Amino acid sequence: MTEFPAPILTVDVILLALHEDKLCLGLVRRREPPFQGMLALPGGYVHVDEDADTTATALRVIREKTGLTGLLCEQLATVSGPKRDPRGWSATVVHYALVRGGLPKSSQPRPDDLTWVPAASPGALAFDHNDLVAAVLERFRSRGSWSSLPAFFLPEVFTFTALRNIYEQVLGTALNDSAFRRKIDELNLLEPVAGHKSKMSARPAQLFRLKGGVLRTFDRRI
Amino acid sequence: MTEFPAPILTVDVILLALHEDKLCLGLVRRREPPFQGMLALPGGYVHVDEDADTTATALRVIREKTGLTGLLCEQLATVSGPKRDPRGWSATVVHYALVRGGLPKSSQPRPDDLTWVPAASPGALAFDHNDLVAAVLERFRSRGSWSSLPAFFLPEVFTFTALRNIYEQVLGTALNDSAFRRKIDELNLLEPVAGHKSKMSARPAQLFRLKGGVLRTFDRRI
DNA sequence: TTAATAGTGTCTTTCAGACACTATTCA
DNA sequence: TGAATAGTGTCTGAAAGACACTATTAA
Repeated sequence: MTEFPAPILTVDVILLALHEDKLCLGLVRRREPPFQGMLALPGGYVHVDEDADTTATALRVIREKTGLTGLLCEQLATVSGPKRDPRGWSATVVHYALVRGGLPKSSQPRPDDLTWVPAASPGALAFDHNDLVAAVLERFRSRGSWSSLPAFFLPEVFTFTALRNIYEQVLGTALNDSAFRRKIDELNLLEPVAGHKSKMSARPAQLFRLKGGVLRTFDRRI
Repeated sequence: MTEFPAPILTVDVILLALHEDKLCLGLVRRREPPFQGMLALPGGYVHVDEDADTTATALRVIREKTGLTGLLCEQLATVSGPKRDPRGWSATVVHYALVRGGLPKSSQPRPDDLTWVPAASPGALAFDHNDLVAAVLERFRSRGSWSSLPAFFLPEVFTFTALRNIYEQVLGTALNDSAFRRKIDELNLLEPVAGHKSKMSARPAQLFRLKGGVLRTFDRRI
């Protein structure tokens, strides 16, 4: 078999969490060239002795940097080319990972490793990472219309209004409240949880959780 | 910088064409272990000195094996893991490529390299290639509802009925004729071409081409 | 009782599906 | 003119949006 020069393979992660009702992006500051000092997506090399696939690599990278576990993590795409990395032809498998229940209160193992910025306006990032973030937000808009993906930004138990809010965040549009309730109801997506949640001098709302707790794809649009 | 053992990176292509109104899959027979003698997706290594990215690799592989050019080619996903290839941890960037205008009449440069089988029932393939083919058909069903992708199986100029047929092939369902015309019309997707096409003792149909000739994504479902 | 948010009922509009109807060609 | 396919017009039903209405709590 002929041998070819091997391209470099890495994994990058677009880490997203809800913070004060805004989508935020977890970034690391680069300590070395190229793009030294700039913010970039967290990423790393595949460890061939421990990673079952590139998604496992992505989850390991996030766990090592933040201690966060239990994230919804999926592959976005693979970007590649001769110019992305000065060391040579490289390919990066890009994943996105959703933190459930908002940002932890600075009690995670190594909070200094990570900077959180608004996902909609992250500033200038290293490499082509701005394009990747834009691509994932676009993907979310399409995925959000047809799946329970946005619910994975919420804690395990949430109110109907919180669910509508996160769908609106992800889709970038306002949703009709009664139509949204109708559709979620028909999709049989939620189950009620005993107990109520009160917030700011108003009628407490019913709490729900995702039925089965898993990501589901719909036939009908939200 | 620490060095890690490098995973193997390859590119596989799911090559699809219309043949006698059926979706067909272009496969190669493996000459070496593993899976020697079985049919597999055409694929190869990245040539770091000539490929601009993995999609360029996919198109080069197809061009070398079949002489086909001008295909619509997009990335599907990257599959990876320690067990896929006996030589070690490997990652494969899977693309799909659509041949326009049906299968050429055995006049391509090296037809013997390729075997065409029905995409819906390709038989047992090497590696996890059956899963990949199933994934791409599933992707087409979703992509077909929201884009002009199915039209890229047709020649540059086609009739309305041919367009509906290929959408039905890709989506796997019958479509309402007048609703389909209504939607395509509203999407402003086609432009008429002067001239008519006759077929089997019946009224000739208007010929159309894709406006702009490019893949377009819709907001509304077909 | 008022403010504030949760949740429901229903009218209207929009749009997809069904299907009958007309149009154009060839034999 | 009859067979065959191309293409149109329009009725109907389902589902989305708008929005007024009721419900339940805290102050």
